[in-house]
Amino acid sequence: MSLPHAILALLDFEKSSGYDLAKRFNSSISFFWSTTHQQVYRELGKLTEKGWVEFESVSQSEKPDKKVYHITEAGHDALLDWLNKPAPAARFKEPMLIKLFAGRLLSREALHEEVDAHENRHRKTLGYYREVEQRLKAAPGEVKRRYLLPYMTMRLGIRLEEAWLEWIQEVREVLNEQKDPLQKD
Amino acid sequence: MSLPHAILALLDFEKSSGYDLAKRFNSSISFFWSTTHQQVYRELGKLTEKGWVEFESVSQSEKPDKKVYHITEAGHDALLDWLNKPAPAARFKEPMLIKLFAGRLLSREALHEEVDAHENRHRKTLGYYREVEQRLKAAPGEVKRRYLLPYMTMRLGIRLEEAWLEWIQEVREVLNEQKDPLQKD
DNA sequence: CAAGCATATGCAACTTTTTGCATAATACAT
DNA sequence: ATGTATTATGCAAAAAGTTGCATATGCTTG
Repeated sequence: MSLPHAILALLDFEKSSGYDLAKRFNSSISFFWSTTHQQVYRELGKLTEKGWVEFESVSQSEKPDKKVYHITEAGHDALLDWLNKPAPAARFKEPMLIKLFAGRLLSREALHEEVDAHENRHRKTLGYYREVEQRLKAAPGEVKRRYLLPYMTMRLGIRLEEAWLEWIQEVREVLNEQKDPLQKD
Repeated sequence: MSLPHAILALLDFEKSSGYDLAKRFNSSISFFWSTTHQQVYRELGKLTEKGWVEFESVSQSEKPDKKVYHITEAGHDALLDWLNKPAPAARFKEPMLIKLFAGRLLSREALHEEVDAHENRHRKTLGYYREVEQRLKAAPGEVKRRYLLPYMTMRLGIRLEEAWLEWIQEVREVLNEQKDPLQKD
């Protein structure tokens, strides 16, 4: 189970509210951990009970009040314990590929639609990552040093998105019968 | 929920036993859908109740008996319905990247160990995909035509694994301070 | 002949994730 | 005024996934 540790890792980096955590999980971090705000709030409750995080209520004049969570020493220790064990293997689930796998049951148009929708999704994500990357590159050296490893995780996100987009081109060529990768040429 | 449809998609392609399905889900297909044999058996029970699949018991002389499942017409229709809706977005979870994200809390040795373990994992997977690819390329034209789209899903697997391995090299250079990708050069 | 491995199936308990709903403050547009 | 969007929090039920256990056949290896 990694969600609580993902939260601890984010909080260890920078304290934040449940709402902000949920946003962080659905921005540059989303490709390696995605979740919902409901889950974040529930998990923050459990972590508070365990004494791994604490919060202070902060009233804001222009927005509803919020609870800003920070990691405790016990939480930091728990995170270290977890970090010192080998990471469990990821399990992938990609519904779109089920569709392509069974794609011979669909019309070429339907397949193209699905491929197009996916291309948009991945282009958008890649564009966002590249924006974040540019912002980081323009940041002061201190920030860059601090964010080097988090940045490296996003580098993987960028590479994977690029691989997806290249693959989508290949699929399109195959669907258009311009290419048959299983034949000699 | 996509597991039942993943099973239907596999069965629509080729009838098989629960055991074989579980194996298929953990071989070349694993990168787009992974699951456990327990889940497969449970799901096959549900699909049988719904009348989407049926099975015949087959006794084997050298192995325990097995139930060979095949998709029914109703199952085929249900699969088509599902295929005609846009595929839900995948949600990624990669525990290893949490470790790297919080990597400044770990020793360089610990990080290298984790990276090495991951490299082995991905190299092995890539090697396996390439083997399957070679076998497919050597198959009769009929088989190649039939397996073109399933093969394309594996092509993504190959591309993603390659992207991982390239990224791992980059991480290694960063850990060794041979490279700082956020600096101008 | 015992131990381990591959084949083959499955239940039960538990944990995790998702989905639907609910509330409330403020801002901004129609 | 009314609707919509953003910020901010959360409960509850249902669905999905994981883990531990259990059983049985038959083959191979020591």
